[in-house]
Amino acid sequence: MTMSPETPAVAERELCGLVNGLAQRIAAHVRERAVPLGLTSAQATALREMTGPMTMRELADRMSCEPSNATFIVDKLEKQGLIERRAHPTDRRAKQLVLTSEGNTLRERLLELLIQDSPLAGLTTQQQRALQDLLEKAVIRS
Amino acid sequence: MTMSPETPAVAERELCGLVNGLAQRIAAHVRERAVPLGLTSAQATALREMTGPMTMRELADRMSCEPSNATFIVDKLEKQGLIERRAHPTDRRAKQLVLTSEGNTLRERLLELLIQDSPLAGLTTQQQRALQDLLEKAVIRS
DNA sequence: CATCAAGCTTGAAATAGTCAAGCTTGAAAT
DNA sequence: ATTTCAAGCTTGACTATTTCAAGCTTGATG
Repeated sequence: MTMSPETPAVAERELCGLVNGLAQRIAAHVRERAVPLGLTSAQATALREMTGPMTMRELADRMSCEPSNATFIVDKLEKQGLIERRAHPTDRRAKQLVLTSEGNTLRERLLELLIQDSPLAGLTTQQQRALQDLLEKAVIRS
Repeated sequence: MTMSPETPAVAERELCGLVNGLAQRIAAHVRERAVPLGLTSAQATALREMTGPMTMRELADRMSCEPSNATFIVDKLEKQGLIERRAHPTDRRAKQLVLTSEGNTLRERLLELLIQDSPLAGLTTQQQRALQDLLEKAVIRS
């Protein structure tokens, strides 16, 4: 690799491929752990992101999906008794999502499973921090 | 939670969310540029990864998807005259995928479009290199 | 040969995603 | 006050994507 100035297009392609690849691995990993718990991959992601009460919009943003998609997913979680839609305390348009106690319990179990053999486990804590830093920069500025 | 040294579970969740978020942005970005060219997001990804002749399996690996999925996508690209399935020179089981000249032309156009306003453009070249490095480490070891 | 694994395809089914349209409510301007 | 516009959520129709199991051909191995 003496001079190979790597055209931007090549770099772009490779980076996209890598990000995509890692995301796929994570999704597969989530899926593997989720299915035994009776969850689809998307449901598990939603559960993972439910760090506390939030609106549909907020959840959709965290999942990087459309609100209509969030509706679809929350519907299922609600049918399973894992989540509740309550009236939002200050905004009557909005719903406030809250995990039921079963939902919370399942979430805890899920999080434990997710840590095990995570695709990110190959990185040291420091590297993970660096990665997080870079990703935040990339995501924020786009 | 006085000193909260960030439990691994929290770090894991945040990193996953970030990777996923960036991947979604990339997919959306690819999609935006692809549709005007008459391609779906998956087709565009396939085209992006077709850096040269390769087998179905190889393409599937690059796209981080199942071979059956690759079949589905290549079918469409083939119908559009962008790609060809040839006999593999040494392995009669395998197909060798080759872009047609139209495919190549379209790929060039696509790559140009993809660079513009890429979600990764917020990072400096150095940062991109660092990110690539970390991602490779993560992907390889998982 | 015989067996087993790899490469690819198929078809069925489930999942996930987009998009446009509609309802309710909030906010802001007039 | 009233109007107007935007935000939050849902719905429905449609499309794309993915999984899975099963099957065929061929390669590699004993």
